[in-house]
Amino acid sequence: MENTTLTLDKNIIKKGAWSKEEDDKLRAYIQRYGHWNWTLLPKFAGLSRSGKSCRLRWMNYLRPNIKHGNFTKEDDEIIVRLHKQLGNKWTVIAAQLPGRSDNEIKNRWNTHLKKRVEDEQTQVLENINHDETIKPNEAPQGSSSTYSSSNYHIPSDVTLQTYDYELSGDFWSDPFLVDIMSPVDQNTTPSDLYHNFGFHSSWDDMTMSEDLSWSALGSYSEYNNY
DNA sequence: AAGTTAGTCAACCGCCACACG
DNA sequence: TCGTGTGGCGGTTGACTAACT
Repeated sequence: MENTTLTLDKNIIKKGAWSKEEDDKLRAYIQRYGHWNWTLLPKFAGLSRSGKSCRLRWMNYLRPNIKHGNFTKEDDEIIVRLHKQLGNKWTVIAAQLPGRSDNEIKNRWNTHLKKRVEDEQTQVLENINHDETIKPNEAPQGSSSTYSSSNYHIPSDVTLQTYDYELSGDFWSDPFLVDIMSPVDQNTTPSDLYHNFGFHSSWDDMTMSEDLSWSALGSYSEYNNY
C-alpha cells in the first residue's frame, strides 16, 4: 500500500525569501480554510515550506491589517516603556501595538531603540557624575582653571535610586536612565503586567470554524487521493 | 567606479510549554 | 507518568542595501 502519511520530505523544504507566488498560495489557503494545522498546511496549500515558516510568514507579513515600517514616535514610546517594564516580552509588547508583529518590534528595538536608550543612559550617567562633583555651594571660587581632573570622582553613596523621578510623559524629552534602572513598582511582575494589560491574542478571532475544519479535511482527502 | 563598512530586517533555529494518547 | 506532536517565543543569522572611502 502506498504511504500516504504527511511526513514532510526535508529534502524539498524550501528556505529563504518568499516569492509572490508562495505568498499568494499561503494567503489564499488561509483565507479559505484558516490555519487549522501549521504542520500540515503547507502540503495542502501546495507549498514546499515548513509549517513554522508558513506560520511566521503569515503572522509577520500576510495577515490582514499588518503594518510595516513607519514607526511613529508614539509607537517607539510604547515599545520603550513596555520593554522597560517587561523586558524582551515581544509578543506582549506587540499586543499593545495593533498591526505590529513581535518580530518587527524586536527588530525595531534591536536596531533603533536599544542604542538610543543606551546612549541616553550613558549621557545621564555622565550628567550625574558631573552634578555630584560640581555643586554650586561647593564650587571653588575663581576661574575654572582651578579645576583639575582629580576633582572628578564618583561619590560612593550615589545610587541610581537617588535620582528616581516620574516621567513627564514625553518620551522624546525625558531621559531614560533612572526610569530604566528603577521600575516604578518593584513588586510588579511581568505576569502582573501581562494580565493588567488585558492581553489577548488577535488570533482568537482567526480560530477556524468547525465548517472550515471540515473543508480543510476535505482538502486532506483530495490530497491523499492525489 | 569599485571596494568596504554599517545598518536593516526577513527568516531560521533551538528551546519550551502544553495537549493528547 | 511518559512520549510525541504542535504552536509559540526569543535569540541569532545572513542577505541585502545604503553610506562612506
